[in-house]
Amino acid sequence: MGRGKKAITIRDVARTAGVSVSTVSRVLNDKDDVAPETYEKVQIVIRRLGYTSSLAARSMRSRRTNVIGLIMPDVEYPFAIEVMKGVNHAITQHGYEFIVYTGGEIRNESTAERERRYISLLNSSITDGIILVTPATTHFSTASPVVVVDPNSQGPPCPAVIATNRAAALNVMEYLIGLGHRRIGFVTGRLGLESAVRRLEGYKDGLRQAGIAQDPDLIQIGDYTEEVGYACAQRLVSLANRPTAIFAANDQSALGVYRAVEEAGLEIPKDISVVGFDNIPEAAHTKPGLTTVDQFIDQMGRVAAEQLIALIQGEAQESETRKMPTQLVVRDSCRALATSAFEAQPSAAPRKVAK
Amino acid sequence: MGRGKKAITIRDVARTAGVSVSTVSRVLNDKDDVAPETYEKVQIVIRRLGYTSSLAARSMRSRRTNVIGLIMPDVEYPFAIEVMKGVNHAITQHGYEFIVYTGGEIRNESTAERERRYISLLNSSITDGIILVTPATTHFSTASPVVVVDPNSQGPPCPAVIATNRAAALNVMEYLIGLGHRRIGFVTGRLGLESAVRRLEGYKDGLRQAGIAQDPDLIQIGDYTEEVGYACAQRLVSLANRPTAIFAANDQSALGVYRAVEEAGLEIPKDISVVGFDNIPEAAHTKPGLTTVDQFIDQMGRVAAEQLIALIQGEAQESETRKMPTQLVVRDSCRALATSAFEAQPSAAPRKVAK
DNA sequence: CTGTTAGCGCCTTCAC
DNA sequence: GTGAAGGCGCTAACAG
Repeated sequence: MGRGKKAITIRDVARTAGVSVSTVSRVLNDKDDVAPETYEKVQIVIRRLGYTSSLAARSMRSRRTNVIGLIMPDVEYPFAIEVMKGVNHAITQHGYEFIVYTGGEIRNESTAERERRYISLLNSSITDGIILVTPATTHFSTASPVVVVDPNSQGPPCPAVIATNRAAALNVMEYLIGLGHRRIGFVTGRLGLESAVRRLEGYKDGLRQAGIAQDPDLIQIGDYTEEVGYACAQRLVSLANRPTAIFAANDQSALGVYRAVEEAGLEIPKDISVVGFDNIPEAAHTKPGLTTVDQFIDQMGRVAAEQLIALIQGEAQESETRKMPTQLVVRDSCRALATSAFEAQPSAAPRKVAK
Repeated sequence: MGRGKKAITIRDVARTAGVSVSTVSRVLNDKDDVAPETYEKVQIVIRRLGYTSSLAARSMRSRRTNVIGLIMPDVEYPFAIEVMKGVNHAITQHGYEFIVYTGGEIRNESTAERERRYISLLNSSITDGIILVTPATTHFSTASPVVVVDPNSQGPPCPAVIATNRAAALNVMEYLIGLGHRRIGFVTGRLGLESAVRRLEGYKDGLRQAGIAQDPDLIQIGDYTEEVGYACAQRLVSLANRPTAIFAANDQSALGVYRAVEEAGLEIPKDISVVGFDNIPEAAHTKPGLTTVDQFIDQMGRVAAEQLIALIQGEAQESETRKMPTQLVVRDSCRALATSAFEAQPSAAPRKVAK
């Protein structure tokens, strides 16, 4: 109910309470010098009228809104959704509100431009600071703090949260090589992102460490989407000398790999082992369960939010980058090759996770 | 880069371009009467300075922001995420922007209150209208249009989008009964919501239609969460006269049912058949695949967004409720009971869906 | 065509 | 302790 009423303003409250606008403002902001009885009276009117001060007007006057903005590349992107969950939890605990801004498809040509638009739209307007997830833009200008989750590789030097991608990818390679695999395909991520670059480095590190020559055919350029992961895997699978394992730079790509492998009439893990990266919720529900790297995405969101809040409150150093730990989650998508099934296990013993 | 600069205002642009503030404003809003060369000149300065008008100030003056708000109960709620995706698509196609607002946990005691706060916070401030998903509040006051997705059963008479829940639930019952099940457990949804009430009605309709007596033990009060669905299923499973099938009011509850059944050492569908409702993405990935009702959630979001936009533009009637179609999606979580495996199939022939 | 003048709703001096 | 006045960044009348 209650449609059609025009919004009530601070003036309505003042008039009804029989005081001046500034007195109401003082009550709203819990200023000290208001007579207790006046305070009460105004509070009652506020409640009765259901008044809420306008975010627009408020943020225009005082540089504090207690709202932080989250800019996501795409709602279809599970990684971003997980970050959002983490941010949400942290934010509510700190008494902040939280606004999500998201554009259309991730591969839209103007993504970078839209991001910049959003940044200046939210910033210096409505939010006290911004969290940017997997940005496409490499430069932006803003007056309030920004924290980036999974930054661009040539990104601006602003605080960032990122996983220990290279080490984690190396760990995956050690695991696969320990299982006896030597022809290992790799589906890269969006190479503009630092995470994608680092994971590729980890892949190469793994080969080098094991003395395996790189084969360019085995590296397919993906972009973290299921669709392109699917196309990459199709190419890998139809190779004359087919790989025995495929390492996908993220779980969505791995889902694409699953689809391609299935369509090729092959079976996971019997014919091809698959490893992903991210440990998104779906990874636990695939058949077979996807072995992947947990990078605790929601924790990344939480850390980003906390760092942003510290920045807003002037308690934090500038361009600090937080490295987040990772963990190999072994499910059922990999198998040991017969020839070397009993070789040494990887050094960082992975935990077998049930669910 | 570019931190620390204070936000540039329309005045900076005006000064730099050597024109008045209002001229810049005219350029910004594409007013007709601006000299082409002036327009160019101003545009160049705008771009060079990287200026974006302040949402706060803009929305304070002109009652149009081209931003619509989405209020979700909880980011952990897959239904809401799906709605968000649909809204997002519709919104960007219509040239609107889109802001998500979400509070903490759904069962927090003050959810209704927070919703109301958000409504008046967003409304008459920053957005031209609001989409409210599965509201906890039953009354609110706002000056701008609101569309509700999956409304409260005692909700205010505002435009709503809701599935044909009762008929869909009846259809599920016909399906299960057609498979020979007669003891069918039901895990309800959040009974404050109309959808939950209607699905329960459909369940009872199905029993009545088949001449099966209601057994109160078989109806467990859930709330659309996995956790409570789990608890409900535990009770159903440990019943002396255990049901042969469980119909969960949504997929999340069904996931809880899966867990409880598994923990009880039983197997789906051999020992117990399970049906869900919603067809969230996870439903396709469970083992075994969950038979459920697709209610095309993203379409609901799309429809809600389009109706809201029509409302904002004054082209729509007031309290219209849109009924959305549903479809039974048969996967692998139900089996026919031996005694009546060859009975008649349900009237509305369900489509067997592969993925 | 463009500049000037009012405010939008609110907060912050500065008087009283 | 409280009210009046000014201005945040912007748009919408009016003048010219």
